[in-house]
Amino acid sequence: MNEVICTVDTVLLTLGDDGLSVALLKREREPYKGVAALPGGYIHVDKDLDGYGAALRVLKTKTGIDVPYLEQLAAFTGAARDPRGWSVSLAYYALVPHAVIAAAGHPGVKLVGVDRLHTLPFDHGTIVAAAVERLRSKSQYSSLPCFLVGELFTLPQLQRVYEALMGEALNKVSFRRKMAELDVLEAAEGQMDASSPSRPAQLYRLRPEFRDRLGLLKRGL
Amino acid sequence: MNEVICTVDTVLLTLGDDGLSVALLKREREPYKGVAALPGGYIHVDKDLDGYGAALRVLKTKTGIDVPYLEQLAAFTGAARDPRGWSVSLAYYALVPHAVIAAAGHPGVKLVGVDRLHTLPFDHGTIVAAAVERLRSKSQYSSLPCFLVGELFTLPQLQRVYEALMGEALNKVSFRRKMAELDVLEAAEGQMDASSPSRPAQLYRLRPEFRDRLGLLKRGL
DNA sequence: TAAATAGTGTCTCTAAGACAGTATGGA
DNA sequence: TCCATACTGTCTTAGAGACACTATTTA
Repeated sequence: MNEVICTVDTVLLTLGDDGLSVALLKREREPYKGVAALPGGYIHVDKDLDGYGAALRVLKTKTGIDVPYLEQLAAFTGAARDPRGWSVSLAYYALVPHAVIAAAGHPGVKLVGVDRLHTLPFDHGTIVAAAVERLRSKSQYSSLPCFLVGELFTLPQLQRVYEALMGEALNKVSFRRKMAELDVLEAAEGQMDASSPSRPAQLYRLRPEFRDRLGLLKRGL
Repeated sequence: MNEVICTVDTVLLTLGDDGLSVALLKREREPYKGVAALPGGYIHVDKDLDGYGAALRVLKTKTGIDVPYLEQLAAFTGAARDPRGWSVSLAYYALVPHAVIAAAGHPGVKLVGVDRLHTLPFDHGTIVAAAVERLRSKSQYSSLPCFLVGELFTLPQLQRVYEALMGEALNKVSFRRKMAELDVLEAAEGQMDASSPSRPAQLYRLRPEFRDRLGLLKRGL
């Protein structure tokens, strides 16, 4: 009566050379062995406290990364999505700076621009599309994109991240007003970005109470 | 390795005398036999096409209602939420006019105001809270609350529904401007609400292309 | 001092709310 | 004719974008 296959799939997003990109791994087992797909795996009822913990474990095991932001996306369910039978995929999406993926240096991880994706196995294409839509939607009114940059960043850098996500140029004055009123950033006193051949920009960081809050809040939910 | 209990729980919301209310049923089986809880049940892999279909079936079977709006809320998961073991609850929420529940006349269904809820079994309290938050959040920028009124309604009636959901008075001119620009309503030509002792109000209905669209769109997702 | 980009002051324009007026039914 | 409520025209006010100006570094 209850022969349901229960798995976790993760959409690890970052901002690379091809714009917003997703991490794919070649599948080690059937079905679709050898095909690039989302990092995923079975729930381990003995090890995982809940779906959130399972997603953290899958990401850590398969990509070597402790993600700073992880949120449940949705459950993808049904008889048709997996040839093995009626299945539930608990889908989570994570945001991470590009440098963190490079630093982890996991061999099999391949980054593909979300606009360059070809067909993926199962309904992974649908899952990625839903994650991208969610991220873009939340980016309009939140500080989510901060998790795509490193710990220290300038406002012009952050604005370019928002613009890459939204796919349109943003007004500089409005962007800075919005950031000021969100009130989630703090200036790194005395630290400037001197890497440019022009006026250095003030460096900022996420205020500590927001650095993990967003991800942790979702655990209960 | 994969002993996961997989169920569906539904949050059926309506606008009753106590404001926004949720439908509860006394549980017929252990655990928590006889305790009021959300309508739910196991996935039937032989009958249900997917989680959405399972939620529709549960609502039809246990409350007698074909809901006009149903959307996935989230998956609630973990080792601790159900005494039977590691479980996944696919949670869906539905909106329905009060009259439809009365017409269905299912004996066991009890409506409780969401602000009057006492503790519920499992994590059903958390699930209801998440559904209410989602509905309130979506009500700010969408026509979702239209599914809480009957087929024909006046703008003043609809405004009172929005106000009951948001818990605050709304500006009449702004409300009507917003509805006009959402462009999801159509006037029922020549039909007025004559039940008041003052000037009758124009009756409106959801435009046909929106009557089911919202619910259906979510099937793929 | 010129070039380049960071950062800010201010004007304009759009959209939301306030208010008051007109419209239309019943008593 | 009066009352109650539906509906609408318009003024005011708050927020978003445009623009231009100042600031600070390297070459």
